[in-house]
Amino acid sequence: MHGRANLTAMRLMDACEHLLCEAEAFEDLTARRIAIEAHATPSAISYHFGSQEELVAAVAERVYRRLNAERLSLLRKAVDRRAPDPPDLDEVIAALVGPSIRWSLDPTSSYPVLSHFTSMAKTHRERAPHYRRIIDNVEHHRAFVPHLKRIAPWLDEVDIGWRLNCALGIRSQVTRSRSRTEVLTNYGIDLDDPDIVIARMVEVIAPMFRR
Amino acid sequence: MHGRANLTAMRLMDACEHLLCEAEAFEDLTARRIAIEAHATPSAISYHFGSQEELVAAVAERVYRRLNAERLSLLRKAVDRRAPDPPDLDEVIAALVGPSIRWSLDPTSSYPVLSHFTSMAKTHRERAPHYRRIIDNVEHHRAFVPHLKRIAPWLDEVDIGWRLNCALGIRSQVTRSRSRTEVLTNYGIDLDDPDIVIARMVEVIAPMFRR
DNA sequence: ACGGATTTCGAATGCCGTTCGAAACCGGTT
DNA sequence: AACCGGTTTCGAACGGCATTCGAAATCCGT
Repeated sequence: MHGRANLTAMRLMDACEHLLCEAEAFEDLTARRIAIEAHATPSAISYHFGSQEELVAAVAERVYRRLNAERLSLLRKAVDRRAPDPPDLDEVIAALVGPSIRWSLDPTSSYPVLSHFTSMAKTHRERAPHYRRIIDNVEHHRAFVPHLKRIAPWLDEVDIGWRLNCALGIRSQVTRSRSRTEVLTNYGIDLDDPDIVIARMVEVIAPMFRR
Repeated sequence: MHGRANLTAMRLMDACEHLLCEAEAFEDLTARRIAIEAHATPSAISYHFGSQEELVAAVAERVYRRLNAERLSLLRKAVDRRAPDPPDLDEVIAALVGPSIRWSLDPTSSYPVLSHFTSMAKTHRERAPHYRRIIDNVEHHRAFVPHLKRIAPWLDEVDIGWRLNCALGIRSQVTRSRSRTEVLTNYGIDLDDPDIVIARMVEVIAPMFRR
């Protein structure tokens, strides 16, 4: 029944994830290549997932879940460390942007899946609101709001959401437009060291939440 | 001799720009459609530009030039208004991000060309460094550095470049991930009013350049 | 061992961008 | 006016792509 708990469906997802990480261009990902790597045929993709796009979406959602779990785990750690006092602002920001930064610098991570996917969502037809569901899923970001509100009680929730959104924009710029970042900073920052990059981001984001 | 000053070459660029603005998905742009709208044939694209990708790149470069001219014009205005004193920080930031914001909200502008192009550059093969040349062209951003340095002399050029880069990331997030911004801010900001959005961005970016 | 549902397969379809040789067109020279 | 080399346009291919679909094959409860 077109199940995706199937064995070959799993193999297709694994193959797709692997190819998306290896391939440096999205066009390198073809149904035939996925099928070969999964020891299946292209039609298996249509059968199990409906289309290649939906397969990619399923893979991206899986990777997203892992990343978000890491984010929320770091947030929880930051909160617990200071409870019942408000958590440390720098630590909360690091929990928000840290995993993305680390993943994007770790060649063994599946981060390329996410950057390929977000650009694919724009490339492909809007008839797939399936995509927006994944991309616009901000529940895990919402989890940061109450804690930031404790840190900066003079900001209302709109202010905090806005600053959260800006922080995510900075994150995207650094992870996705690396060469631009390099040139603008005159190669003066070691963008390969996640700790340095995260510290730089905290340095810029933290003031948004101070008076 | 494969000239792009040709009449039909111009018509191809215009058709491509128009289609890129209308089409909400990048895949809606096909060589055949461009050709029809330009009263030409698909092979004319290959003949005049080498490939469809290069045609899109040429169009994007043209649009970029217009946007950057507007940015630099606003910067000059901000500088002249206060000369010989340093320009107003808020005005400089508005010059940096304002045109993008206004264009992205103006349905008659060609801003969609740019968002389609940047995502296409990631989608397509890296064998086209032609793309990076356009995207990573940050000279016009560099023009902001000396003026920001006068405003915040305690920052070195790396600091300023980094903050500039962060500001651009915030800009991209707002123009390109609108629905995400909406949800995170609980629909509490009127994202259709460029003045409000720009003011919000200034509110967040300006503190980066204060002590 | 059977039989209905599920899964796999392979050929066929229609679109895509690009190539290529032939036709058309152009402006300057006889 | 006829010619001609260089430039541009065209239309018919080509290979590759995702997807569809009917027929095989496989699976599993009986």
